[in-house]
Amino acid sequence: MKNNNKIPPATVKRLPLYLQCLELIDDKTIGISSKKLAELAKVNDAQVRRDLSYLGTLGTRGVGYEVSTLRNQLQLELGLVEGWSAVIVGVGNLGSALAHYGGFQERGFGVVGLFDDDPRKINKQIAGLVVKPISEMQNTCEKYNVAIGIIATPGKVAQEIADKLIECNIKSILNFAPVLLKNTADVQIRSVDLSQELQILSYYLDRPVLKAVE
Amino acid sequence: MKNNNKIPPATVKRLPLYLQCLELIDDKTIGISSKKLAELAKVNDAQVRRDLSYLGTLGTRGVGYEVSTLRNQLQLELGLVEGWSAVIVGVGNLGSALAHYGGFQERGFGVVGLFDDDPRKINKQIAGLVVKPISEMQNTCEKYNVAIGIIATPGKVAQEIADKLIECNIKSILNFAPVLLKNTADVQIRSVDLSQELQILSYYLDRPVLKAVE
DNA sequence: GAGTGTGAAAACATTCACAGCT
DNA sequence: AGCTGTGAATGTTTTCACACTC
Repeated sequence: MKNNNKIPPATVKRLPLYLQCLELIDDKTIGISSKKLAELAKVNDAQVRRDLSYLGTLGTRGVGYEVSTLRNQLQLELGLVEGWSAVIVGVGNLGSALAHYGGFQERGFGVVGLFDDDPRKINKQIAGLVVKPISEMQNTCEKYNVAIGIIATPGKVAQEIADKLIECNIKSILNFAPVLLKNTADVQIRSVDLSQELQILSYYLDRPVLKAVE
Repeated sequence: MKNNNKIPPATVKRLPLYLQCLELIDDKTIGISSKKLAELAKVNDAQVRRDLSYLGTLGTRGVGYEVSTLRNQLQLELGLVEGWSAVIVGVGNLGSALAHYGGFQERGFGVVGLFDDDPRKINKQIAGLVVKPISEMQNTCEKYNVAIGIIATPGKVAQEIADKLIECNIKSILNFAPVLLKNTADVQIRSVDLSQELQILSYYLDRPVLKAVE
């Protein structure tokens, strides 16, 4: 065992995956082996054991892992137990999709505010929340001690929104706008660019072999 | 020079990023150095040079890279010149967001079909396309020789849709449903799970100084 | 002088293979 | 016998540092 609390980034990326796999498992299943979990997550079984070993000594030799322990430990390590609050800025189609996305609430993220500056959207109700103007964001963030800001605006205003979120004392930003945000020292920024994902896929599409430039 | 046409995955993931950076650049700027590009993309400058060197010898020593050459070469390498066709399955909020997303058409991906089995959505017009029942997918895919299928359905039906897409002879799938799709040998699958992204962020919430993943 | 292209080193990540526990 | 936890081996990615070109 090693628990010196420093989990490699590559492992952190897989922890939510393991958690997802465990959630699929029949509730009466009590134990699981690294081999079985690896199969569900589509990774190598040594990988699973190594990854889990960073969380402490969770398994029992000769037996396997207890599903509930594993689940708890993963949630704990990922900070899903604290129950972070989030706000979504921009309630176009993507923002609405995110607001409706049940997965968030289930996994410990409470969406406590939706913001947009389009007058046609303000006061609309979406997924049980009322859309408010961005000027009210600061208020909400203070009131609920919001840790996460989700940006689903057009690219043009994304940086401006990011700056405002940082002023609101937010700790992390999940950005869906197709721009690179300036990153400040103490705010974690993660970007998901839908069109970049497609471009990566595109590379792997077979196509007539490119001529080598000798 | 080396052009043996085998680009490491880590590099492929950064190519769309470089392309995005170049698109931001003033049209009259004719040359760019690895240092400048690295700054825009927020990576190390040696990384930029190494990555670009996989595409061939594109720069000029002592001078830098020509923006237009670089852009062309990146587009070529990523297969964005061929103009792949895509279909979107599931036109809830997320599917609509994707259909409206201008970035796709701009970058060589033509969305040629929207499909859904909800009778309330069929025949609706979204982003200039009419939503059709999934039974018509095969037709459209054949007609336009569609290479990419985008899944934006609820998780429950995602696997079923994936199977149908594969039957339609599609070559790649971009999956937004929060499930792990069975992967077949000859179809590339890329998944984006919105709630997993949040969970990764969450891990870094506690610990202010850790480096972001990816 | 400025800036690329690339060997070589360093850092990081995955996988093998097996000792050791149940 | 079965399965974990982990050294050691292997593979991949990043970074350094410098010869080389303009």
